[in-house]
Amino acid sequence: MARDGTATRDRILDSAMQLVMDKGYGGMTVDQVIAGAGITKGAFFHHFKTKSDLAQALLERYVRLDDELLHELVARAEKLSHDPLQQYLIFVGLLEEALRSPAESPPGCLVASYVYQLELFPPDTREAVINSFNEWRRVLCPKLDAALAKQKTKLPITSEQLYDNLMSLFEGGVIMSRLYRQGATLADQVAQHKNYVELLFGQHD
Amino acid sequence: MARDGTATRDRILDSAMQLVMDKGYGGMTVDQVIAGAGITKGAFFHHFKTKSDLAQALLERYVRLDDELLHELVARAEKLSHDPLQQYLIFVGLLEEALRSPAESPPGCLVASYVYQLELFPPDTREAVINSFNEWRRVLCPKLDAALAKQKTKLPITSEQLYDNLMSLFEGGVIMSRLYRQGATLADQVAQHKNYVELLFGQHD
DNA sequence: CGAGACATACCGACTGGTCGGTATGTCAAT
DNA sequence: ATTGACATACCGACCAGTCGGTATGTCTCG
Repeated sequence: MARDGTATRDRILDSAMQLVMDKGYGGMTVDQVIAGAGITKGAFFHHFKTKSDLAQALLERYVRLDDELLHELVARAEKLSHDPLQQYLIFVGLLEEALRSPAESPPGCLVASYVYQLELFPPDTREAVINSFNEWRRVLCPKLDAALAKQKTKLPITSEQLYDNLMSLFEGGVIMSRLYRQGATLADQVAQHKNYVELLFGQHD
Repeated sequence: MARDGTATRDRILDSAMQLVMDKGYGGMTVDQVIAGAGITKGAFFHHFKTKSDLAQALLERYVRLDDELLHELVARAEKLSHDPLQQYLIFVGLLEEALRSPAESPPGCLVASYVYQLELFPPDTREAVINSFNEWRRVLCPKLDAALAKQKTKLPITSEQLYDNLMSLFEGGVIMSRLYRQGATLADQVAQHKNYVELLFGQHD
């Protein structure tokens, strides 16, 4: 191997990430990407065969970091309690904490952005996005199922609906946070999901 | 006036609406719009000065229909009860009902789509989007404030946070519904917001 | 050790096609 | 006859992607 190109590749991905968040994939040009990364067209097409190849790489990196965060928070929650409901509530609390910290990346979910432009991508992109959601589902629903089996809730509910509730609040919270430019809104909504689950399980009577 | 062009104008808007939902504004070309509307370039630029003029008209129409739905549902809810909390809960129930009906348009919120491409639009587009959200806030928060003044909730909460909860669940629910292609997810999440408010106000003890 | 063969990283001018937008004309209804 | 509602032909800018070439590193073998 010759010179190490990973730094350049990362800078391309960073530049593209910001542009996709601000303009969408269809509204972003590769000239803008290379300008943001401070490189040239030759370098870009050395690292990515096509623009849509970049889109796929961007999604892969995003999903990978997302999964890492998920598993890290779950592992921490599992160490803090053995009860599945408490593990779930602690996990949501840790997620809220992570979103509240100012160091966290500016609000914006690549997956949500792609969902509103799915026709620009090949069909397997949709599947990759679904798989990304399903990973969270695979990890979290068993906790909720265990809690539901152990205790009756105040209202009839399924683990899938509660999972969808968390995901909806997250994605919707991102939109609100982006629009109003205050990240606290997102963290507040994740906190309210915790409230909701606690109330359902009668933790505040 | 010569021939009536409003039908053509509406067909352009309809075609553009579908394209924006599938590809985003930046990923949509006016050639695609005119192909979908079955007209020519001359007709398009007769009705809209520029592509971004179309974007603005699209947003205006969307917000207008959105506001009409809001006020219709609120008026119906106000006729069904005099208690502010009940009015709010009935309103959310009517909204759920409207979203559950199959006649309702396929899931997709133009406002959310714009939020993920704000840099493609002039700054006043963001303000128009914010105003759209604030109209719902202006109508719904007083109901919640009246309810909060009358009765203590099980957990501390503000009307703004509850309003954000409804909006987040709506926008996030749209994303989930779009991705999984089942509209029930969206209606389910609106229903869960109702659950949450009811639990907060101790309606299930 | 050193030279040269080779692979990867990167550059920037160039290309074919598509983009948003315009110029000009025709037709229908008043 | 005039005006608004379209259609057709066309333009320059910009788009994604290509290509010939250079710079810089590693590996091999004498």
